[in-house]
Amino acid sequence: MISNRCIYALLAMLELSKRPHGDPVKISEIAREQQIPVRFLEAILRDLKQGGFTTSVRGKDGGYLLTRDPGQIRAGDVIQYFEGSVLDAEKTALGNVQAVGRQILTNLMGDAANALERTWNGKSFKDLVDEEQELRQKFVANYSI
Amino acid sequence: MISNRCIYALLAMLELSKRPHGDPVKISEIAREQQIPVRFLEAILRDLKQGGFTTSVRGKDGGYLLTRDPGQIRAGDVIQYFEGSVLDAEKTALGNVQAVGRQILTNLMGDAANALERTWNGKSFKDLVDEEQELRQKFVANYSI
DNA sequence: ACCAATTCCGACTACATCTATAGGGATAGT
DNA sequence: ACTATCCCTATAGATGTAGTCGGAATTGGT
Repeated sequence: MISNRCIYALLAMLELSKRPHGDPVKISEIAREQQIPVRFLEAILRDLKQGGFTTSVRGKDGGYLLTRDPGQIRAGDVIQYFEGSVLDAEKTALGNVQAVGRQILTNLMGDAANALERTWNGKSFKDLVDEEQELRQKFVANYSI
Repeated sequence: MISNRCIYALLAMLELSKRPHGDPVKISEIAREQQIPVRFLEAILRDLKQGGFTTSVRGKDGGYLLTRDPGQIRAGDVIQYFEGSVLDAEKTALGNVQAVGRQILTNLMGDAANALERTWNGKSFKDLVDEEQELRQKFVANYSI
């Protein structure tokens, strides 16, 4: 499973990606926009900072900003940071014993992990913002018919 | 993450798949062969039975058997049964609120889930047993040079 | 110098899940 | 009856997750 913490992190990154680059965004603003518990988001944004995804400005008119262009941050980077290597065989019973029988399952998990990473490394936050824009337009189109 | 329970279930299925079809295998035997705690395995094999993957014979000379041919059971079937829909967006914060912004992430998770299922639905237990056989031969070949 | 807005820090509670075990019951072959 | 085996329920302990709390540090405005 993927933790809420990570989901919220992705939503926060998405929100930051929509904003003009270089303009600090307040925690409370992100929380309101993305409907995330403020106090929780506070901790998460600090994690994102720790991970090098964001920087922050303290004091009045402070807030958070991306360190890189949304086109150069992949969803997978954030997920990897928050969840570590999902499906890592080493973290399961497969890691303890080495036997040919277990190697097979370790390989299977490896294949699955690769498939995952290929999926979400293929999307930058710019891609996601663009998709959202498209979707929003489709929605409006349907609604106004 | 994938639980040990599920890993053990896969190993047990793998062990059963190696045996001649129709011949009950004792819990203790599977446990020894695959190095799984017996009491834990006991519960897991019952789960597998509940899931329709195995049947059992009670009493002396009893044990567990597969209900279907190894070629017709996919790794994904077992994983699905034990873990439910991995990466199901509904089980996260994405499920609670419907907003266009969240739809994007829901889609991303959906893509990832599909990639996963494609991977481990592509392998039957027969495939896995065959792979193990191959690997074992390679190992012997290397070792005897 | 003060105040208000904001990020930062560490601890903390409540809750759920997972691993693994334990004790004893039911069943079947001999 | 005896023994080997599966079957059922409960449970202890460890771990992880979600989300909160109180207050400290920083910055800008007046």
